[in-house]
Amino acid sequence: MQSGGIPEPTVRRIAHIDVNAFYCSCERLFRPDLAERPIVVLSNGDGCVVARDAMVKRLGVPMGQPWFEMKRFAGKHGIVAFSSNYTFYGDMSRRVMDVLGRFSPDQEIYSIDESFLDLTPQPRLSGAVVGQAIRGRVRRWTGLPVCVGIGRTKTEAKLADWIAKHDPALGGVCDLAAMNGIERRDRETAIEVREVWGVGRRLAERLRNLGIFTVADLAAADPRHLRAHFSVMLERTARELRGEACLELDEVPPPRRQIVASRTFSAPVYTPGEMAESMRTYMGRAAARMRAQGSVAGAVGVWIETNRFRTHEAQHNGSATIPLPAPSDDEAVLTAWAVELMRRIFRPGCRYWKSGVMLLDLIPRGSEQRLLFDAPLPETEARRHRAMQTLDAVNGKWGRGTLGLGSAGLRGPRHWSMKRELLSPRYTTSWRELPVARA
DNA sequence: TCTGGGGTCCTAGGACCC
DNA sequence: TCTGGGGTCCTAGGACCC
Repeated sequence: MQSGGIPEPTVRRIAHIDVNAFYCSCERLFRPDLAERPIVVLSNGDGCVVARDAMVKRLGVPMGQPWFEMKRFAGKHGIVAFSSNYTFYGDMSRRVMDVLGRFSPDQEIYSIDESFLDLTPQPRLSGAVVGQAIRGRVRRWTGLPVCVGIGRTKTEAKLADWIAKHDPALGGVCDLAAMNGIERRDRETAIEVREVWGVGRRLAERLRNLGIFTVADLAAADPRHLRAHFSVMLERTARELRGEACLELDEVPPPRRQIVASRTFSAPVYTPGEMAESMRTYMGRAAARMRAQGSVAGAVGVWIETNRFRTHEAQHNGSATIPLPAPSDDEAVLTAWAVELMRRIFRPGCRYWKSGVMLLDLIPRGSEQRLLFDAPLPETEARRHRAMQTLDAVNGKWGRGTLGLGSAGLRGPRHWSMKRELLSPRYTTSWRELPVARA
C-alpha cells in the first residue's frame, strides 16, 4: 500500500458454484430408476460423449469419446445414454441460477451450469456455512447436486471448487480464502498446473518444460517473467492465484460479437439445393439469437465441410465471408447472402457432412450507419422489422421451427437433419411431456 | 453406418500512414 | 545514393473455455 490514509483494499470473497455432471444430473432427476446406473449424454446428432457422471468417469470414459465406438462397452457396463436435450437443461439452468442469485446481489452467470457470487458483503458468515446453505437450498429447490468453492479471486474460487469436487472429505465445499498460507500451499502443491482455469493442454506442456508442474509452482512464478514468455493472460492467472484480483465479476453479459449456427448432417449432402436448405435453417436460428440480443450484423460468413475421417473420399473445406452493404437483422437478407456465398464455394461431387453460418461484426441495433443511397424506405424497413418480431414471438411461444422463411422449418425433418434417437422428454417445458406420477 | 457446437481473447505480422 | 521509426488497423491462427 501507499502511505497512510489510504485504506487497505478489502479482501474479496468470491464463490464459484457448479452443478455436478450437470446434463447427467438433469437426466437422472426424473428417472429415479437410474439412481445407481452410470449415465452419459451425447452431443448433437448423438455423435460423442459430452457429459459423464462420476461412475462413468471412474470407468475411464474420456470426454469426446465417439458413441459408436463405445456402444458395446456401454452395454457391458450398463451405461445409459441420452441425446442432449438443451431445452430441458436450459430450463433447469434458469432455476438453479435463480436460487443462487438469492445468496448475493452480485452474481455472474458464467455458463449453463456455473455461477460466481460475490460474498464480500457478508463477511461474518463463514465460507463453510454459506457453502453448505447453498448446497442444501439448490438440492431442495431443484433436486440438483452442486459443489461450492470460495477464494479471494475468481481463479482461486474455481480452483477451490475443483478441490471440493475431488476431496470427498470436504463435503462439497472448499474455502481457500479461509486457509492460511501453509494450508493453501499444501493443497496447491498436490494439484497439477493443468487444473488451473486458463491453463490448457498446450500451456501446461510448455510450463512443465520450465519446471512449473503444480499450482503452487505457478503461483510462485514471477508474473513479469510469465508475461514475457507467454502472455498477459497467464500473468493475470498467476496473480489471481496469489489473491490479487485481475478479473472482475461480469454481472451483465456483454452482447455477443459473433453468432454461429452449425450442425453435422445425419446423411451426406450432395446438392447445392439441399445445402441451401441447411443455410436457411441455420440462418433462421442465428438471426433469431442475434435479434434477441438486439444486434444487427455487419458481415455474414458460411462454411461447408466434408467428413475428414473418410480419408478415401474427396475432401473440401470451404468458407467465405462478405461485408454487408448495410448492417441488417433481416432474415431474408441474411439468408440470401448465406445462400449466395455457399453457391460460390460449393463443389459438385463432394459428400458434405457439415455446414454452418456466422453472423459477424455485430453492433447494437440503431447505432448502425445507414446507406446513403438505395436505403429502403422507412416504412418498408419498419414492416420488415415487425415481421421479424412476429416470427420471433411465434417461435418463442410454440417452439423453434414453427414459423420460418421460405422452405426453412416449415416441413418435417429433412433427411440430413440431426439424429436424436435417445432423447428424454421435455419434462419441464412441454405440457405434453410432463412427468407422470403414479400412486 | 456412426467422430459436437458455440464462444472469447491474444499475438504476430503485414499494410499503410506520417 | 543513403533505406527510420512509430502508430494504427486488419487478419489469420493459436489457445483457451464450457
